[in-house]
Amino acid sequence: MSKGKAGEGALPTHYNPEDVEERIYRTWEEAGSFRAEMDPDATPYTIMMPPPNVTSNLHVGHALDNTIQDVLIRKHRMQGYEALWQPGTDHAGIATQHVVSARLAEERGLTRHDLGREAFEREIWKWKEVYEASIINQMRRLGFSADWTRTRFTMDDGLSRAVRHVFVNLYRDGHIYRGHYMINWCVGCSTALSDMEVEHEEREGGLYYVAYPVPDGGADASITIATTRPETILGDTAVAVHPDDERFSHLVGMTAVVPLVDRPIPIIADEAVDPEFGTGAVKITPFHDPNDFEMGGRRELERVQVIDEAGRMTEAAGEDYHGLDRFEAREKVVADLGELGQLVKVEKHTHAVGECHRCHSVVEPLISRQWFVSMRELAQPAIDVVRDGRVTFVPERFGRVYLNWMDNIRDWCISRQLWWGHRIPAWYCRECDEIVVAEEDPTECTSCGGSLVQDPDVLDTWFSSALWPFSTLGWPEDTPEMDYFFPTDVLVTGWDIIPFWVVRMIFSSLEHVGEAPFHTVLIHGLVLDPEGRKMSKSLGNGVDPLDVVDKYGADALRFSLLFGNSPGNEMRFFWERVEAGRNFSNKIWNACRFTLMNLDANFNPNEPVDYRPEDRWILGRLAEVVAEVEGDFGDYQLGEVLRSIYDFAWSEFCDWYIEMAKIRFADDVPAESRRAAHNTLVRVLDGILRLLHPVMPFVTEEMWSALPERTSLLIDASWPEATEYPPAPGDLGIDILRDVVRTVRNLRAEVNIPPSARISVICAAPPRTREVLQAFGEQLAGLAGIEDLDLVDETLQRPTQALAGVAGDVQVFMPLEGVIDLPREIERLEGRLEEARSNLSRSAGKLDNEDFVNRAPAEVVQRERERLADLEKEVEHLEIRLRELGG
RNA sequence: GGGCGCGUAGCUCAGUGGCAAGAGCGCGUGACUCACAUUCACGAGGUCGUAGGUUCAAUCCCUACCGCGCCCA
Repeated sequence: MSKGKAGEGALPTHYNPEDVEERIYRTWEEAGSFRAEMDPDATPYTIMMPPPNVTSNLHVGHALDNTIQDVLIRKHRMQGYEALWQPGTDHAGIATQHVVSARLAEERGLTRHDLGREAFEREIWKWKEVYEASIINQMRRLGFSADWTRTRFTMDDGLSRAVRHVFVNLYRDGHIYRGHYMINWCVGCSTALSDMEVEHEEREGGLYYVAYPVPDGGADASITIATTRPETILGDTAVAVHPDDERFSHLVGMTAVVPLVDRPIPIIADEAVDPEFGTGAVKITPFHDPNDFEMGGRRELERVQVIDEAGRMTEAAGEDYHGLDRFEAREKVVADLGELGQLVKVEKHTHAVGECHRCHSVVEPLISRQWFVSMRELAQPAIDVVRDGRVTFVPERFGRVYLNWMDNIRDWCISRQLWWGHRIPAWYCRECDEIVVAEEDPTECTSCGGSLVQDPDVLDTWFSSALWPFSTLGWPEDTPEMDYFFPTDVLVTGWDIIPFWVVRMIFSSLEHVGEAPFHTVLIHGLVLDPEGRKMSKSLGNGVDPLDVVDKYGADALRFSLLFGNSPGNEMRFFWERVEAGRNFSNKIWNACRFTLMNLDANFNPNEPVDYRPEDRWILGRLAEVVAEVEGDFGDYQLGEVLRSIYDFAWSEFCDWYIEMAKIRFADDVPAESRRAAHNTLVRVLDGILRLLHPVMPFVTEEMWSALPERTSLLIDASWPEATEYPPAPGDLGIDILRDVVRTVRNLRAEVNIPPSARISVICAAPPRTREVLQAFGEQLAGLAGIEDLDLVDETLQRPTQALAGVAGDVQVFMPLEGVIDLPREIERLEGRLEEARSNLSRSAGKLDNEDFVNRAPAEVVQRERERLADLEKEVEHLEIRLRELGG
């Protein structure tokens, strides 16, 4: 616990996030700081939160995604923008139906069919309420400043109306069609999937060579094909070869007979056949293979379905196979072919197998009647908008990924055979063939007046997510929110859902609202486990963000997710980095604590003061840091933003400025100097807290309110600008001071002199430098532990019994009567000399190069000249010293 | 096969056409120095994957190669 002494006030020696986070979050909410109003005098800044699935709680990937958003929102809010962070959740059709079904089975031994559609939907709504609340609670614990009063859910009434409106418009304009096409069928989930929802996994399998008799070619004639899926032989309706393949040209046009089912099928020639694959002849199964489906369409081949939606063989597969599971059927077909003597050989073969990304069962390509969005016309504007820069990806390379994906886009299968989701607004007439597609539920067939039945299916979840940037703002109603906040500014998301979501938001927004939904897409990588693996439930390597918050605080977690991260790159989660964040919180806490402890009771931040050089130095540095941070924000380099603040706060402000300021709190120091130090401390801390607030909102808000004369909240404070601070005028001598201090500390460490031991130091320097050191005498003594400082002329006789070092044009001597190990000291100095000489020759070499002097920028050449001069001096001093020591 | 990336200190990663390349963690030495041992001081540690090219100057740009990863087909 606190070992603090009396008089330190109420602040404990360590920052304890538990004590402040909940209280501060409540303060923000009660102050309405997260609320986005529609102030006509302000400029809006809008971010749509990618709605997390109500399937389950958030993981650290969400924490990263939303931390980035919160940082952007808080920063812009402080800059005076009317910042809207629009939160909400997604119903996640398949995933949520899955988890609820699983729980139903586990807890009550029921299937969804036992419950029936309505009761099952009610179960999912219950689940949704629980998880939505839990997710929002998680986000609050992480400090996220979204406008919770505007929280939306993809199946809210308003958003559902948007879905219907869009569906009807697309249908009316011919972008939506219904028909029998090849789709990916998930046997496990019993639904169609879009291409995006299929993951391709390399698997070891067999390549089966099967001979099909060709009776027209003679009694023993046959054609041998190769296939990875022998069970689909039963559904073959052609054999195809490449038109130029002379090995088979004599057979083209003849009829082959499918083994086992004795179906006569044509042997055709088609450009699509790869003559290099297998024997060069392939079987064609239009019903169960996407490529064969296309060829079947071109050639008007018969389609025979041999595998049904449950993954079982159909009646058309023949009596011997009917009812078998597709994998059992494969084995039996192979065995039977072997018995028949039609199986020529089997080779080992690795090929990509499509798996359902939800349940990982092998996806069955088959023809099914589904609803599709025709992408050709919709894609073009979405391509243009990225090509011409109306939408920019950060980092840029993801723009190329996006375009590459768009160039290969295919029609989007949007119907799902699920119960959880937006019901397709299409009704079929029981009397005639009419399909009624309407926003309002129709009561009778618009054609014949017959009774209607609604399509039982629901829409792909992404169909509603695609509308998120405007459906959340009330569209298709003409709302003030749409006018004010749309289009939004930045979309923050992981690269893995560019095709699922980003693409679809962009084309949807262009088609329905007529504008891109945002101008910038900021892409981040995934958060991986420490070994670099994806976090997953099955590996059990996931990290619960609340665990991290409980142990180290929200600020530490947020720090850990941004520190050292750069846009688009993956990042591993390390507890060590969380600790670093916790330590940084504590550092900030203690810097404030130090300041508060030393502040005079009557301190007035507005009172003018007469700054000392170190005050001007740190304020000037702060101005530079503010400018750097602004630049890095402009490039969305949040890792760099944090690093700049971190380095400044820790390595400059705490390590140097505060240490220097301490000297001015001694009793004998003039009050004016102390006042200037107080003023500077408070001013710099104020700047650091404001800069750091977007990343570490809690500790900064807590300390801000403790600073003198704070009546408002940091969250509502103004963002720092470089012009607030006086730029450092020229050379203040701080560099010399720091150089000399470091040199002395170096020498002390050489001979293990503890910090508590005061020492004597002699500095030999030219007059101007001596003046500087004179002015910093107290600081120098304090920082280097010097009791007795002697500033002498360069030419003076120097003691032999002393350690020597060089700091710029200062020669530093540490007299150590009787302790000096002369040979060792000589060796040490020779080492330094060697290094200095090598740097010297490199620098001289550069300057000897006429091309360098003539062609490099004057500034660079000038810097090199100064450097050369420094090195020359250093070499000279070291040489003199070595001569003095007889080395 | 097409596309994108990565290879920088023991580990994980930043970074830049030009000052002597950085951080966190780890490691070594010393210190309970009155804000903080969740700390402080000092230090060791890198031919910035390999080979060429462009340039006055390359870790950074270009080409090839080697190794690794991802996406799409």
